[in-house]
Amino acid sequence: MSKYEKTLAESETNDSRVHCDHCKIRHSSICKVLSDEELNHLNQIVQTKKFKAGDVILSEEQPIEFFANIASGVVKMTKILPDGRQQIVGLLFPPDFLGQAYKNYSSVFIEAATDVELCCFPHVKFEEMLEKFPHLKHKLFEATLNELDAAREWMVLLGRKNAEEKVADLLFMIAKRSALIGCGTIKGFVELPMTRSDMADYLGLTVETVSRQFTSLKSKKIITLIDNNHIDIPDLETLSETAGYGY
Amino acid sequence: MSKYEKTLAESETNDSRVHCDHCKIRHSSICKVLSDEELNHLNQIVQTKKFKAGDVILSEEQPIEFFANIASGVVKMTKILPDGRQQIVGLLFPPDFLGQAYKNYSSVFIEAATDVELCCFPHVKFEEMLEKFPHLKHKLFEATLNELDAAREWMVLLGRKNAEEKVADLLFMIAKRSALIGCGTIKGFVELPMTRSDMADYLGLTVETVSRQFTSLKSKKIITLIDNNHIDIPDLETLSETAGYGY
DNA sequence: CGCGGTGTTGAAGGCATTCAATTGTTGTGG
DNA sequence: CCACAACAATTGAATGCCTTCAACACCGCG
Repeated sequence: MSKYEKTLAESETNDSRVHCDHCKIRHSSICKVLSDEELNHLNQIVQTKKFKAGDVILSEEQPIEFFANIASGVVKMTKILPDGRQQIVGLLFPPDFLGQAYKNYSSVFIEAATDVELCCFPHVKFEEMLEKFPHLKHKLFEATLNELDAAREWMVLLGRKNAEEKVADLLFMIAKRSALIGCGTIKGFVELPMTRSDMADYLGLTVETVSRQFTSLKSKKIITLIDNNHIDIPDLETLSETAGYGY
Repeated sequence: MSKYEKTLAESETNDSRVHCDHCKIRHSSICKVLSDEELNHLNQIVQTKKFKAGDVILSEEQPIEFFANIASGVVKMTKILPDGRQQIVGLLFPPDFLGQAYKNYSSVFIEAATDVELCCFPHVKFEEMLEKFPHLKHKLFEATLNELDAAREWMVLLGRKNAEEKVADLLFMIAKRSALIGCGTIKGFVELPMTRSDMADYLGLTVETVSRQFTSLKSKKIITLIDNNHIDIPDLETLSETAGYGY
C-alpha cells in the first residue's frame, strides 16, 4: 500500500499536503460543488485537526479562527446560562460544516462529543474563497438554511414533546444520520456518539429522566441495548411513531 | 397634504406604483444595501399585501409564491405535530424578511399575529434579483445567520428555563424589538402583539400558565398591566434578571 | 483492589398541566 | 344604547410528569 492509501483520518495534524482525493466526505460536504481546480485552492489553505472526546474546540465569545468540515466524529454546540444551566443547540455529524461566516466571535460553545477530525480552513482565507467562488457561498447559504430548519424542528421537540417522545426522537435522528454516514452500510446497530448527560442537555431533560426513558423503551421492545453506547432498533417506523410523528 | 404623504401602510393592496421613498423600513430592511437604481428594479416587481390578525399567509407544504419584507405588524411561524400540538418557531417584526430562499415549499405555517402589511416580491423574480445583486444575497445570508442565532437562543429558553423566566424573557424580547421599531420613541409602555395563547405556543407552555405568570410578575411589580395587551416595564434590568440573564 | 466516571434505580416533592368555572372584552344586531 | 354571543383571559383545585436528592451498579484503569 502506498502512503496515499492512508485516509484523511489517519493523516497528521499539521500535514499541509492534504489530498482531497482521499477525503471520505469529498462528495457530500460543501466541497462537492468545487471543481478540481477550485479544490486545489482549498487544498492550499486546509489543515487537519484532531480533538479528543470532551475537548473544547471553540469557546463562546472567542474569536473564530477557522471554519471546518467534520471529517469524522460528532461535534456539539452548547449554550450556557449565567447560572450554569446548559443546552445543546446543535449536533454536527460528518459531512456537516462547522462555523458561522461573517461573525468574528462564536455565539456558542463548541466541543467534541466524540473523538473528532476536522478539515480546517483559516477564517480570513476561507471568506476570501467564498467571495471568489459564488457557488461555494451559495452552497454554504443552503447549508445554513438547512440548519435553521433543523433548529426549528428541534424547537418543537423542546417545547411540545414529553420525555419519551424526546428520547425516541433523538434516537431516530441519530439512526438517520448514522445511516447517511455509513453510506448504506447496514451495521445492524446504531452507535450513540454521546453520553446520557449530553442527551439530556440536548433534550432539555435531566440525566435520570433520559436513563429512565431508555429502560422504558427497552422494556417496550422499541429498542434493544447492546451495550451502553450501542442500540438496536427493530423497527424504525415504531420508533418514529413513539417520537410523535405518528398519525 | 399631497398624495405622497400617505405611507406605505395606507397604500392600496394592488397599487403597482409603490414608492420605496416613502417606505418606513427603507433604511433598515434588507433593501438598505440597494442603490437607488437597484431599488427601481425592486419597485417594478413589488406588491403590497395586507392581512388581518389570524389570517394564514402561507400554509405548511404550500408552494412559496413570494418573499416579503414585514412593513408593519407581527408575523408568526408555526410548526404543528400530527396530533395538533403546536409550537411557534419564530416571530417576525418589521423590518424582518419573510421567506426561505431556494425552497419550493414552506416548512412552516405562516400567520399574521396582528394586522400585517407585507411588501411582497414574486418568488422567481426575487431569486433572479438575488443572483443579479450579490450584495442583496449577502445581506439575506446574514439575515439568515441572525435567525439561526435567534433560534438557538430560543432553544435555551425552551429547554432550560422555567415558566417565570420564559414569560419574562418573551416580554424582554418584545420590549427590545418594540424599541427598535419605535426608533427611539419612548411610549412609556410596550404593546403585546399577540394573544396569551400565542405566547404559550411560543414558550412551550399552556395559556393558563402564561396567565398565572403574568399575575405573578404583576404582583412582584416587575411589570404593570395597562390593559390586556399593553404593559409597562418599570425596570428593564430587573426584567432581564428575572428572565435568567442575571449573574 | 480501589477509584473516578458513567449509568441506573428508588422515593419524595414541586412545578406545570389539566379540567372546570368565572370574569372580562369585543363586536354585532335588536 | 343595551343585550347577547363569541372569544380571550383569569383563577381554582387536583393530577401527573419530570426533577431532585440519594444510593447503588457497572466499567475501565492505574
